Amino acid sequence: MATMQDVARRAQVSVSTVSYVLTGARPISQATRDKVLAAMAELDYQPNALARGLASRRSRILGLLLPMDERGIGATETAFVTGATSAAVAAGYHLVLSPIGVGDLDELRRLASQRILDGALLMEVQLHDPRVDVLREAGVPTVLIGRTEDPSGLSYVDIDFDRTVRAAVDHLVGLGHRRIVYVNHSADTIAEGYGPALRTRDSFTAAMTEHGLTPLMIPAEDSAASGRAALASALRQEPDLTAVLAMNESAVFGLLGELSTRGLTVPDDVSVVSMVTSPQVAELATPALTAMTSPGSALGRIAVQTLLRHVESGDGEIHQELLPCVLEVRGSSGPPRTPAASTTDPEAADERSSPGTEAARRRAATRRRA
Amino acid sequence: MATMQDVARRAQVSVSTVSYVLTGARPISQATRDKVLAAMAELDYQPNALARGLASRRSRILGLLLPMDERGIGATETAFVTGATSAAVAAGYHLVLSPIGVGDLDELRRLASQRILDGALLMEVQLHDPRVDVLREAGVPTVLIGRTEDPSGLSYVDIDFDRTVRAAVDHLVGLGHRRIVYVNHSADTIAEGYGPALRTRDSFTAAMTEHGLTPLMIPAEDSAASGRAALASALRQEPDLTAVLAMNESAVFGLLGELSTRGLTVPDDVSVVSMVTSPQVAELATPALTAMTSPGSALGRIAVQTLLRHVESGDGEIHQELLPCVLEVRGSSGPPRTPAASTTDPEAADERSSPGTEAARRRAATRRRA
DNA sequence: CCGCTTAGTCGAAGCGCTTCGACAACGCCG
DNA sequence: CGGCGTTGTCGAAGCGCTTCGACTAAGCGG
Repeated sequence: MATMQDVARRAQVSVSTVSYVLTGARPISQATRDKVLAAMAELDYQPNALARGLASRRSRILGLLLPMDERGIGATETAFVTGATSAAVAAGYHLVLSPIGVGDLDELRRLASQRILDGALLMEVQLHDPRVDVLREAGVPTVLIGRTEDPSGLSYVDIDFDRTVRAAVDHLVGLGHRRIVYVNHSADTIAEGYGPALRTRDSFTAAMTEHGLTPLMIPAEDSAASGRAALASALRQEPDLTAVLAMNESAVFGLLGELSTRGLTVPDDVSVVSMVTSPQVAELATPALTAMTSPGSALGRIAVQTLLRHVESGDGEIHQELLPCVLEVRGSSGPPRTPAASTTDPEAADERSSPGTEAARRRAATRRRA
Repeated sequence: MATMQDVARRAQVSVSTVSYVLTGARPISQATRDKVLAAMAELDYQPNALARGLASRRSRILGLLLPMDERGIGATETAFVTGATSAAVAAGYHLVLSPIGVGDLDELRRLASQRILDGALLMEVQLHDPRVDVLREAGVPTVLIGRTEDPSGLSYVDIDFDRTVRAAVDHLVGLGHRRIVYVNHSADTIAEGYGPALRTRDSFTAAMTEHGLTPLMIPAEDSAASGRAALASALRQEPDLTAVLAMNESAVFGLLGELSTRGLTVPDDVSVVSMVTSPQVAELATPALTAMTSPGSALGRIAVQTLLRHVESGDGEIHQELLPCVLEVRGSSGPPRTPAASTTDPEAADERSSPGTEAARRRAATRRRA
C-alpha cells in the first residue's frame, strides 16, 4: 500500500506538496500538480483515511443512526438512506449506517466520543430522545429526521404530517365520505412519545372538525392481528363508517383481511387510505392501496446537506424543513356506496358511480368473483 | 476531550503504561492499573479511535455491505444485522452498514483502500460478485453471506437452500399434495446469477423428482402484479395444482390476491408455502402464511465470529457453514381438497380431513364468511 | 529600482495512539 | 550467592497525514 511519502518521492516533491494537491489548501502550479497526480495514478495511491482523520481532526465519515426493529426497514426509510448516501458521497464523505436505537446509548456514546463521526443523522426520533443529548455532550453535529418535542436549536427535516393528513382527509371527504376512522399506532407507542403518531392524531382531529365531521381514532399495535381488532372496534363504535385512514402499515393488512372476512369490499363498502406508505408496499394489497407517499430521498439529501453545513462551518445556523407526502390514488379509495346504507345491494351502488373511473373499473373486476 | 497524555499525567505514569492498561499487551500491576483507571474515570477519557487505528493498523471497524434496493430491508436481513451487530459489539468492534451493491464498486474501492475497515461482511452475494475481487485486491478480510459460484478459498455462511426446499416439499407432499408449482424469482434475476434462485430451482427439481413428481417452476418479478400473472400462468400449465411453493415474497401477495379473485380459497383449494419469510411478513397475509423461517440472527453471529477470526489471526483458515430455514406451519397450508377434482363441493372436501388439525380449524373459520 | 504582495514549495512539528527496546527490581535455582 | 528468567515500567520512535512558518521567485505600483 503506497503512502504519501512514496508519491512525493516519485514525483520529486515534498510530502506537503502532495498533500496540498489533494486538499487544495494552498495553490500548486499546474506542472507540479500533474507530476503528483501522475505519480498517484502509477502507484494506485489511496490516502489512509485514519491518518488523514487524525491529522485533520475530521474523519469525513457521517453516521446515520437507524434503529432496526424486528420489522426491518421499509421502502420509505430506504429511499431516505439512498438519498442521504448519494449526497454524502457527492461531497466526498462516507455515510455509514449504525443500527442504534434509543436502547443502545452506550454504543452510541462509544461511537460519538471516539471521534469516529464528523456528524450524525438521527432517524426515528422520539419526542424525548436521549440520543440527542448524548450526541450534544460528545459535541457531534446532528441533524434529526423527525423532531423532538422542543426542537429549538436543533436542525431537522421531517415529514409535514399536518399537510399530509389534511390531504388524505380532503381526498376522502372530496369523494363524499363523512364517517372516517383513523387507525393510528398503539396507545403505548403514543404514550412513549412517538411524534408521527401524536402529530397525525392532532391533525386528523383538526381536519375532521374543520370539515364539520366527528373524528374517531382507533389505536392498533403494529401487527395484522391488531389491525383486525382495530377494524372490529371501529365498526362497533361507528357501524356506518365508509372510510379508513391508516398510519400503521402492518395493521392495514390485517384490517383488509378483516374487511374481506366480513364480506365488505374495498373500496365499495369501505375506502382505505394508507399514510406514509411506499408504492411497493401499497401494491402488495388487493386492490392496491391509495396512499400518501413520503418524500424519502429528498429528505435524505436535504438532511445530509444541512449536516455538512454544520460540520464544515463549525456549527452554522440551524435549518428546519418539512416536506409533505404526496397522495397517490390507487384502487382502495372511491366514493362511498351511499351516505347511510352500507348494506345496500352492490348493483344499486354501481348505478351512481361514474362508469369511467378507475374505482368503478376495479369494483366491476372485484364483483366478477361473486 | 481528554487524551492519553492527560490520563498519564494525572495517574503519574507514562503514556505507554496507560496504553498497556487499555490494551493488555503487557502486564501491569494491580496498583498501577487502579490509579490509571481512576484517572480515566475522572477525566471521562475515551480513546481516539482514529489515532488508535493509525498506530495499531487496526480500525476495529467492520463493514456490512448491504445493497438496498427500493424494496427496503426485510425482517430476515434485519435479524441478520442485529445478530452481527451484537456479536461485533461483544468483541469490542463497531459494525457499520454501508449500502453498497454490485453497482457501487467505486465507493467500495474507496472504502476498502482507505483502510477504514478491518473486515467486511458481504450480503446479497451474487454468483459472480465483483465486490469479492475488489475486497480481495484491497486486502480486506471478507466473509460472504451467501455464496459465489465457486466459493473455494472464501469463508461464507449461507442458508441451506437444499434442505430448506426439501423440507418445504416434504411438508406439502406429506399433506398429500402431488401437483406443486414453484414460484421463483424472475428469469432475469436467475440469468443475472442470483444464487438462491438458482439453488432453490435445482433443489426443487431434485426433490420433486425424488418423490416421483413432476416439477413445475414459474418465474415472477418481485411484484404483486407479477405474482398474479405467475399464478395465472401456473393454472394454465397445471390446472389441477393444489399447492404453491414461493420464493418470492412480493409475488406471494399478488398470488394470494389472484387466488382470491378466482374464488379459490387458501388452503382449501390451494396450499401456499413461502420460503425464507419472516414471521412478521407471514402474518400479514390472511390466512397467515406457512413459511420457512430463516436463521438470520444466528447467521449474523457466526459470520462476525468467522470474520474476526480472519482479522485477528491474519487470515486464519476458511470456514463455510450452511444453516437451513425451519418450517413454521400457519394457516396457508393443509391437505389438498381431493387429488384430482379441484372444483369439488367444499362440504365434501371437509369429510376427509382430520377434524382436529389446525388446518381444519382454519378452513372452518374461512368458510364462515361464505 | 525598491519594497511589497502573491504564488509556489519545502521542512518540521505535531495529531493521539501503539509498540519496541531497555532496564530495574524481584524471586528462584543450583 | 551469582546468574537468569519474570514482571512492571519508561522513553522514544513511529503510524501517514495536515498544517504552519519560512523561504524563494516573480510581479507591480510608485
